[in-house]
Amino acid sequence: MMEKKLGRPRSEETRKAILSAAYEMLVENGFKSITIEGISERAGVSKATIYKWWPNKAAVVLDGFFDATVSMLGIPDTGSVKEDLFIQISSLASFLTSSKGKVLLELIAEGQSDSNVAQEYRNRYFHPRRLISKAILEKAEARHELKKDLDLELLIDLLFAPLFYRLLITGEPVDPFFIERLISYVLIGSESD
Amino acid sequence: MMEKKLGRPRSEETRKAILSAAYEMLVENGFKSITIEGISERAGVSKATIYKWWPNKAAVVLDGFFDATVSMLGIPDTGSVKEDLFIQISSLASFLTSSKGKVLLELIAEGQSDSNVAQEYRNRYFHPRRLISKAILEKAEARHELKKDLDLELLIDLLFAPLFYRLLITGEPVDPFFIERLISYVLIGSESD
DNA sequence: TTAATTAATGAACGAAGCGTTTATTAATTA
DNA sequence: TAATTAATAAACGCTTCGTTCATTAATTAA
Repeated sequence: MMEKKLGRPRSEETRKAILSAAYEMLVENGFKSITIEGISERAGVSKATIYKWWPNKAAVVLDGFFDATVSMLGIPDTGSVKEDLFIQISSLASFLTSSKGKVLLELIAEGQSDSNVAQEYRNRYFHPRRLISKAILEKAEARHELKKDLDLELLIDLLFAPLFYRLLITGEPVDPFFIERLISYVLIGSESD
Repeated sequence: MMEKKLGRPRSEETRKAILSAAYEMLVENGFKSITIEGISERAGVSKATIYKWWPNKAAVVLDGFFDATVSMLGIPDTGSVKEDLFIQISSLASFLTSSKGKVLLELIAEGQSDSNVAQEYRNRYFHPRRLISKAILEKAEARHELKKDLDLELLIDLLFAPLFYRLLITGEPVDPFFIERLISYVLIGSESD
């Protein structure tokens, strides 16, 4: 089956040029600075072409972002919950504090007034990562490093929320020292005796 | 010696009309929907007047918001940390989930690309409230309900961050049941023996 | 009273960006 | 070669931006 479609095929080159341009502009000057006309200029592509394939600015930018940030997402497994969590949280923190990660914070901001954007970053970014955290904690439970019947969802919120709270709201630093204290404090009540 | 200023005095009525219009539009349709021209129409005021007194949209809107949300900020003191915290956190949560509170989330969003906005809500909203939380915890320490030498700043982050994490990012509910579990989990490691 | 000073107004401006449309050319399959 | 779809450049009307200008209003100082 897989019949070839009729007519001139969509140019993959053009698609990539648009997404790259969007992403580069995003990293360089932030979400707010982006315009469709700017993307079209930088990509060397007609504005009409962009509007043909994406409904609005947010949609292009999201695709540009996720296209550029395909990461491996391995599950750390050192044998120690604290170490595993430290690895996962630290790598998230250094991403979020990098210029590329700043973009994610801007997308979260955008999500406050655009529910499509919010749904996208939940599905494409947060959900997969949350599953990893859960896997880490479940393994720790299995080897009796943690108590049974913990509320893992709450635990995960407690581990990650403070990062975003600091980055989005208070502006306090998110450094390895903070992460270390965070993890050990959160796990105090959950470690087995 | 408080000399009267020369020339026609600024109209207090006009100022109020502008701030009310901005705030009402903010609650009704959100930050994104606001335009200076819209405010000027609704307030029955010239656009030039607004630009004379405020540098941009964000500045007007922030003033409108904080002008409208002057609240008392009493320090709860029931004799129980958990209850005190429950009172403070619950009232924050019901504010944040109300249509008026939604505005604060939008301002936080705006703060991601406008550091003036971020500074304003830190100083005018978060900082005062954080002092209350600290007072609650210090009182509890004083009456030996909590351990000595706790990292109160971390504790406060752990108590409040999950609310914002859910509201800004995951979209999970923030109800009394969640708050109850949150508080008791966070305090497990901190209660005195 | 009148002069000086500052506020507020309404109207207009050029610049941008929005999202759409139109006519034309390009690339592909039938 | 005909049918079909993609991409382009150019233009459109619309909205908002932030600013400017000339005029009128309200106040204090001389």
